[in-house]
Amino acid sequence: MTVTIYDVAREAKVSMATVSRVLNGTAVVKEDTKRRVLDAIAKLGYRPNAVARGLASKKTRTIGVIVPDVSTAFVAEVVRGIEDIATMYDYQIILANSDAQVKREVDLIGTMWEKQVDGLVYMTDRLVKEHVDGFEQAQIPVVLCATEDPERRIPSVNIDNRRAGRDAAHFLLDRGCRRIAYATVPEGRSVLADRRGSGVASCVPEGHLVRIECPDGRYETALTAIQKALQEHPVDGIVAATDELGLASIHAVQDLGRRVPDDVKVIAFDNTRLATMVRPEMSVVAQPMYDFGAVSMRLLTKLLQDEPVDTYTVTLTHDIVERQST
Amino acid sequence: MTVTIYDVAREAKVSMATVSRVLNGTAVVKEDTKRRVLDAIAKLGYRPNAVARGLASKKTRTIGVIVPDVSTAFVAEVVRGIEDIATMYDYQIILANSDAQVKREVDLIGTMWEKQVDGLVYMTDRLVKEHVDGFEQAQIPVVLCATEDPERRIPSVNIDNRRAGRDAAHFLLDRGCRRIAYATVPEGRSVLADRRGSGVASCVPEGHLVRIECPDGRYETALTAIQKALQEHPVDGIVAATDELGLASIHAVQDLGRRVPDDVKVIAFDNTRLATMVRPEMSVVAQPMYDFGAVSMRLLTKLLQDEPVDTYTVTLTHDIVERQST
DNA sequence: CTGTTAGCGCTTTCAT
DNA sequence: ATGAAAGCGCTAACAG
Repeated sequence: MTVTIYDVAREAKVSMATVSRVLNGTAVVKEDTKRRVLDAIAKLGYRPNAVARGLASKKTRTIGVIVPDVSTAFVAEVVRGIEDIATMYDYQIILANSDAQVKREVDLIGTMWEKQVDGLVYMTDRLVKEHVDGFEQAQIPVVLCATEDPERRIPSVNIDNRRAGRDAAHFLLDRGCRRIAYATVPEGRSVLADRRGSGVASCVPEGHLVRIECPDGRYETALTAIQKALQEHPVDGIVAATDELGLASIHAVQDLGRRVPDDVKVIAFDNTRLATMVRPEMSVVAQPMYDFGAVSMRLLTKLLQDEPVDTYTVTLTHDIVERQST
Repeated sequence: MTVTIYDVAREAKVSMATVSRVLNGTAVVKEDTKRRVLDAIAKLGYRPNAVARGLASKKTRTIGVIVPDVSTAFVAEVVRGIEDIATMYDYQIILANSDAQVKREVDLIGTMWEKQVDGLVYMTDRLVKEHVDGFEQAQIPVVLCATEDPERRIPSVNIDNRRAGRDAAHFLLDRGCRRIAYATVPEGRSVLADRRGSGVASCVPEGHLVRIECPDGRYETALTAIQKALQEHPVDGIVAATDELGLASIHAVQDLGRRVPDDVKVIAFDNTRLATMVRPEMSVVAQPMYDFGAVSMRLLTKLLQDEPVDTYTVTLTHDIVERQST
């Protein structure tokens, strides 16, 4: 029924050990016998059973990928980056969504442990002790992706979010904006969004900054939250924590009868495809989403095969792309 | 080092078989011994090794998910649906991107086979013989997701695309449009897009339909393709095969100095978040993206546990959401 | 209700 | 350069 390594061995008139050797290139095999083995494999349509291999070798060539939600443009792009590099190094990925719920995340770490993944690429809004404990207990190499570890114990790939926040604010300030709003999710929800906020705050004069909290970061709810805030606190520049909030900002401004970028300039974070598909096209602090994934995965492969690593905390560069909203 | 079922057995003073029983609920165990086993498990921090389990039981509780590209809004949403239901039934998913390249797809089927996945949720633009051969050779239960099998040999979940195309065209016709364009990808690239096109064509009078082929389905390239086509063939209604093409259509119309929906009405397929985040908000033939994934996965679980299935070819309903672009 | 014993299909010494 | 044999950690008969 299922073809095993024994069947191949018999067909090629060698021992299974030899078949294993040609399969893994784990030792030199005489050219002639190698041919026979390869022929037998082809003839029988043999496929090595990765599960058996994983049990015997204690390596599954599988990486766990835990993210808040793949259906999000940002995350989806990151996952693509992860998967591409994983493929390149002959790893497969097990993908799981956590909705950024600690309970679920801890469960998932346990599941990945049971699945014997070789490593983990981990993405969350807020790294807490439970996560770190989970990683340690499971003894799995982890790379945090677009996720900061305040104590820098765990390898991670990020941009400099505080600096990016400053850059965004300066960008607006340089173009004459005086009163700036930062549209974001509620404090404490996302470490990164908060850090960007601190960057923005650090260069806007006291009293000239208004923080607009959008309940869940979604366009629809953000739209009304921003409109309301704008009526109470008129501003001439908005930094938005995500593209979706940026778009909500633009529309909120327009709905109030004011113009973008003439009356109010808007710059958003991320640079998902959304930013270029709307009118006015949105100026952004572009994040290297694909690279977050790709670099994280690459770092993980290094960790897994003990390659030398120069930084365990890599910082990718962000850059500002000016378009029509500023 | 690693805690095994033997360690638990010793700690609880029972045999490993008993531990296995309480773990899997595969036989009745005396309440008292069960307690001891559970205590031992907790004390040792034992986690069953899913790989060993998979080898012994020939079931991995892992599902392979092959998609063209997760970074796409449509696919990302589908994958979310798949993963949610998989979680619900205690399956994990191995995700892989094929970029709709047959060669890569066939490779992936092989990889999934080696990984011993229990089943496959498969998404592609165009199902060909190589795929079907791959499924058969690997002997893996497959559900096609938002992917049609012309010969209906393989279980699948779809909407009625031809009908949806008709509905879209009628929607425009009913609102007074006379000359209709169908903005889509090149013929043969996507079976679904073609089928929708045939639906549109079936209700627009001969000579009143213009087909606009957008080289790769991306907004940027589509924008110029549509502008060009519109200059040569003025229309008063456009059906777009995806949200992205719909948005390109709207902008192309506007760039030509005409107005949406007054001069030209636009209705697009899909209803990703994009549709509601732009101005004018886009009218759409809404596709149940999440459900494509969820229902596919649910169907697969039925196949895997031999539950009765009433249809192997399930057709989900689409519906038209009228917004500002028509 | 519980224990014993074969495997599952492979990797990996250890010999030869 | 190749073979023999011992596991990897678990499930699943089969006994009792």
